[in-house]
Amino acid sequence: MGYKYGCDMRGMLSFQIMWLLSKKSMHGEAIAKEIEKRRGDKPKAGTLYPALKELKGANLIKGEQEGKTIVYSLTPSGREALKHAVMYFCRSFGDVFEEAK
Amino acid sequence: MGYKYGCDMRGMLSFQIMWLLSKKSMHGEAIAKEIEKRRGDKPKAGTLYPALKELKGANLIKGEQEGKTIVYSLTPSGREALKHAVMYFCRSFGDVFEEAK
DNA sequence: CTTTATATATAGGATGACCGATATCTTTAA
DNA sequence: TTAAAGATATCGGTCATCCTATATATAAAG
Repeated sequence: MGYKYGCDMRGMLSFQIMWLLSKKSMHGEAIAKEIEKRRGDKPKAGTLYPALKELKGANLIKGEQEGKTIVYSLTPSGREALKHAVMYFCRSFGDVFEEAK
Repeated sequence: MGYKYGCDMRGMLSFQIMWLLSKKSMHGEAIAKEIEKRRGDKPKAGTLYPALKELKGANLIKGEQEGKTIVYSLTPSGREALKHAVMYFCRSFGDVFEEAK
């Protein structure tokens, strides 16, 4: 996905999934499309679904069958974890954005 | 390093190293301390030096012995790669910061 | 002189993040 | 009826990122 930038740009997938779900509950394909909008590349099924499975196993998100799709949303403990993760992320990389503006 | 946030927060180490070196040439320990300032945890030698080695192998950074330490700096091609990486990073995660302010 | 701190480095191990390939099921279009 | 598209899912593989442990060399402190 992110190898065209010289240095490796992988990472933060589960963080980004949780961040997107904090804005709006979505099914898997919709999450993939939101990531594509931002990164330019759509995560493949073999990347996305294992990540969703792991977040579900950690009780950070839950999935509910609605019609033919499964709608994912944050659990209360996922919402709490995300708060701390956002703080960590901003503390770690905030100055990159400050300067890029 | 970043497992206390529910979801995994690893990644972007070589990107962050390059970003820091774009501000100022530094030796290894100084880079580690700058990362610690931001992330809260200092990358261990076993994390940092292999990353420096790889960036050097990819000709994105160079290291020059100065006295007792090795001072790292971006190569021209590293500076060019970083430009694109910063754009990718901002496009991918910009809205996280927008909202966090 | 010996301990402690600084700096660089490798080895071995774990895991998330990526891929392509493959599979199933349903819906929609031709 | 059949093909194409949408959605979910697993398997097998690669690699960067993280760790601890170990090692060497120099410099500063006791």
